[in-house]
Amino acid sequence: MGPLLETFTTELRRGTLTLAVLSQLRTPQYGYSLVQRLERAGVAIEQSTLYPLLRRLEKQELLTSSWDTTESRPRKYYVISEYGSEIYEQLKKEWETMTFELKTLLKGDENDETD
Amino acid sequence: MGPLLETFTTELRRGTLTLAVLSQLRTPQYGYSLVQRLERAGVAIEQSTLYPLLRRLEKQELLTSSWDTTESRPRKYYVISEYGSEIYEQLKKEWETMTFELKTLLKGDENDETD
DNA sequence: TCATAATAGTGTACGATGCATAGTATAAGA
DNA sequence: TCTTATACTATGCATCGTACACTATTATGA
Repeated sequence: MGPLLETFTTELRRGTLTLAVLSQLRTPQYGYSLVQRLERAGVAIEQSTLYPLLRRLEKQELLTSSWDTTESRPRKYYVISEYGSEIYEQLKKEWETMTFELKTLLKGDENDETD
Repeated sequence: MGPLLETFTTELRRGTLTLAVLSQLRTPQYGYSLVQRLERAGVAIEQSTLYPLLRRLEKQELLTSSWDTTESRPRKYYVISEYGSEIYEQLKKEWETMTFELKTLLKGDENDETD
């Protein structure tokens, strides 16, 4: 993939990562596990992207977190809040609308309509 | 729409605007007309977003432009280049892959799978 | 005629995010 | 013991979307 296409793709992914993360936090997850969970689902995310994202979402009160020190090593578990669920549902709708409109637009480029 | 949701939505739209614009430039269009054309298609875009985007895409050689001074007032027409078409097709594929994966992920959040 | 709106574009500055990079620290495996 | 995997924090950069300010012409209407 060329460097230009890579930049465009990065910009495309922007924002969708929030959606992806929120979708996985109905059950508590810690950062490192989320990376791999999403990876398995085909959504690659860097640690350097995910950790700040989680902290941001907590600050915005969409997530709550708690340290678990009983396991082999300390893990910070995140789970979606009630408020987070509301935002998530609305954002999900926005995304669905967007993809529908864009799909229509991209389909249109195959015909020769000059207005 | 709350200010938080608005921010998320803006970030979601990011990158897709490039795709939307490229899809419309098989025939020459000028900025102002593009805004309205996209608006009619359900994709709102600010002038302050579109004009810089067009200049950026031209600088990256995905578009070429030419001034038309014969009409009622000067208009800068943009059209997609060969290179731009290639990038567009690839980006379109990326987008389709992404939306498919995300759709799967978002569907999954309705079940209770704990890994 | 004069004010206003619509048209068409440029330029600057700011906020948000994704990522590269670097660093800390523990556990597990060869 | 050395390396790798795990788990997280912190800093800084590049990109993009938008607000805002600005210029300038054409069209409309009181």
